[in-house]
Amino acid sequence: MRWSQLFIPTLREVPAEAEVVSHQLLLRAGFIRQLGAGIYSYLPLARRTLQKIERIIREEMERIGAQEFYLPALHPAELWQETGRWTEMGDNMFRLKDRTGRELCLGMTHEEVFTSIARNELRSYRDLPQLWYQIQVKFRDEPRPKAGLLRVRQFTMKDSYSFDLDANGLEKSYRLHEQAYRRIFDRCGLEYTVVQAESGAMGGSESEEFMVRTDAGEDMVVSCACGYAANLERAVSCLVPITDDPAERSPELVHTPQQKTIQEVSEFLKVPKSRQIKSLVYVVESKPALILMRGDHQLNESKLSRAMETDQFRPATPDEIRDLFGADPGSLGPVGMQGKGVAIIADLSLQNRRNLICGANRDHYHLLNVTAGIDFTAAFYDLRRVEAADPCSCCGRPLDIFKALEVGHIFKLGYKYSRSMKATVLDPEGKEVPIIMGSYGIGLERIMAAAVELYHDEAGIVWPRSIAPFQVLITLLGTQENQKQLAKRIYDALNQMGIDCLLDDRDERPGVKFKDAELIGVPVRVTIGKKFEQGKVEIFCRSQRELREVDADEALLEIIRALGD
RNA sequence: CGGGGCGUGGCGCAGUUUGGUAGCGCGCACGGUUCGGGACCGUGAGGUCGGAGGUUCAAAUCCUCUCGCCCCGACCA
Repeated sequence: MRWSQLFIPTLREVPAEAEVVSHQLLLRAGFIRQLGAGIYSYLPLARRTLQKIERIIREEMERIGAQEFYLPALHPAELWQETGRWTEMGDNMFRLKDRTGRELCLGMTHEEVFTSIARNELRSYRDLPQLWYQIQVKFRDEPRPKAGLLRVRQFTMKDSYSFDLDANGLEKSYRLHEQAYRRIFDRCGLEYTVVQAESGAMGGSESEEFMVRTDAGEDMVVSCACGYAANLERAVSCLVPITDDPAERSPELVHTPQQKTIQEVSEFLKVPKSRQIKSLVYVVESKPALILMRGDHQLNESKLSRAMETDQFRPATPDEIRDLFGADPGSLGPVGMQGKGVAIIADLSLQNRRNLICGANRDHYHLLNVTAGIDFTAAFYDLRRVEAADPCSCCGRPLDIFKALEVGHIFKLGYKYSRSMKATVLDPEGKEVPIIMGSYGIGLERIMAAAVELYHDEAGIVWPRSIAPFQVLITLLGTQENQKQLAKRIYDALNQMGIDCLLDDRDERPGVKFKDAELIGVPVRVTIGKKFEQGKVEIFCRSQRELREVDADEALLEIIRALGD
């Protein structure tokens, strides 16, 4: 393509609203424009990059035998009511009514629609397995869209769904997807980590996320050199053992005036935080619960959710706490709370601990010598948030925690949708059994944005070759006829070889062409200019920022070689 | 939803405290000189200052309401 005929509105300055690098560069390089909060238009360069991503995805999905569909984005409410997600999705779902008042929504994901096809058409175990996918627009009314393309309200997703007879089949479909995803992200040039994840509102058991490490991301990933990696929401770690005073003592009231926080009590009583009990009060499905953590630990609410088997909970208000405990936060504890209608649950780190310190449920007082299992009882769960440098539960080495962006997610759904929507087949014995399902998603624009986050410099974007909008840019500086002819020859030859090539034939000064070239990030640039008089052209590799002078006759060969580097 | 910030030509901003009828840089158009790292000179176009209402002789500026966008938090398949 000729630059003079392409719409590439580059910007010299960074638009004020762009904070993260990928947003700034994609705007400046003329890939995207914003239409509203979390709503973006994709201009020709972005289309080219996204189409390359799509193509890679299609090839890899076909490779595992998946079949492409194209389903509606507009869904009748009844479908979502069947699975309960019409309510469950809450305000995150865009809802609308048609002219007759019928309720509809814009699809956030397509389990319901794909399952509705499956239940109507799949009759026999002989029809299984099926791997179905599509590349579709999704709508989510995010409470807070942000960071350019990283969190938006309309985006493109490759979503696929597997339908199997049994758990073994699901395992197979799931692993096929894992492999396909690895190949997709490898081919897109991304560095990523596969982490154990929560399945959240998708339902289901096993789930892994494909994460790209970047500070622009919103997730926290815990990882270890041994290969262990998990989303912070479900990460586990070991604890350095603590030896308590073994003596058998009874709780002892101690005056702790104005000492409320763990820190204050620790200093006041000269006792380490790890020997205190942190008491948190939550309201879980409208019933009060006392949650006990070690003094120096943080509660992980995802783990609480799993332990309580509900996501309906919130911290109690100060008034509620006073009514229940007769004291304010800062002086709370489990002793004497048995049988008062307050559920007591505790983190595993408190199990078998002796002679600890907790609030006395009386303002300005704490209790010494509180022993788990004797002075209070509790249901124990893993509720602790992993901290950086905790020992890895697999190998004991210190864990690393970093921010990351989720670009893909695979789930074993199990029977959640097939049961609620009655998608069944007859098994070999002629018995009707529900289909077991998996679902798998990749965010296309996120791949594009993640690549920019990962690969850029002060001058602009440095695209991985596989998803660059063009692979080669011919920067024509000279105005002489023979230079133009050379440019044209190279351009035609590359096109004939199927190499995407952009010819900068604009009537612009060299400086402008060079700056724009680096901004849009094309991997290989050929400059035809003043060196041409000595029969030379220049080849510039964007990633290494390396300039090579080569004979004009060899230009084509050298370009191909540069692409291979 | 809570907290904070910002809306002034296409982009980046000043002007708002102290009301007096809108300015700078970039970009854009035309002419000329330039032409290897975002050129220079000259001329010019382009803004009901997010919107509505109010105060005032007079509002970008003060007051009320409202809309939009960004950031932090809450939330997040």
